[in-house]
Amino acid sequence: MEVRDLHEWPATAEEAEKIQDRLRPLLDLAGPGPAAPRTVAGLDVSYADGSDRLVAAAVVLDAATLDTVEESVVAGTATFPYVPGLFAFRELPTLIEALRGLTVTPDVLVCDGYGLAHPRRFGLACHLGVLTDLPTFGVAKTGFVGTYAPPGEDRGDASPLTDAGEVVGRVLRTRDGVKPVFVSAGHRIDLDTACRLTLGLCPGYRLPETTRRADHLSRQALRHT
DNA sequence: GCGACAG
DNA sequence: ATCTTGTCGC
Repeated sequence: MEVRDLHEWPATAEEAEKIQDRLRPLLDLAGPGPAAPRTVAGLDVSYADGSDRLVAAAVVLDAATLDTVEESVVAGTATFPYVPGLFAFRELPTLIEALRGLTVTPDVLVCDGYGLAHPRRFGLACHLGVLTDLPTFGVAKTGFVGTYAPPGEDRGDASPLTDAGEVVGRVLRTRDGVKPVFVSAGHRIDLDTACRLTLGLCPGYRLPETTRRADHLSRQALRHT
């Protein structure tokens, strides 16, 4: 599939922040986004111990059956350090190549991390949304920005994630009695649709099948490399 | 000033 | 992210 080149890769945190500020206006937050997408892609990256080696994976699933439609894996190098708030610059280069390796264009992209729930409202899911112009959202495993009240214990229970007075995401329980996930919109989708899709992708585990399969694929490829 | 801090 | 064994529970 196609992924645009909208900027050079930054060498410093200052440059990276400027890029985020420059791209943020390109976000489409109108929604509602695809209520019943045919395909959904999951993205994830695995890292090697001591080296800078990493592997990015993109897995496309049939949204209705959750069958795997296509997989793409690419080995790369970490060229940017992990900095909270600039996390996208570490994984994006290789993730983009993995997406370009797909012959099909997914209807939605599910990212491992945050979208709008970000200090400058431009997390990984937003960044990927602008570069692909596809609907995107993020599902994170741990907290980052914002405060929230613990959601109810049942699958589907949720509570708003608030930061600086605005709702930037939702803390969603995907399994009864299991630690909730953090869902936030990225591009061309609203929070309700993102949460609805997330639940559909979580029939048996806390994390979406998209994320789980991309994780397994990238991890396995890292060994074989 | 002191933590906290997506992966 | 990654380093790591057993163990409690459905």
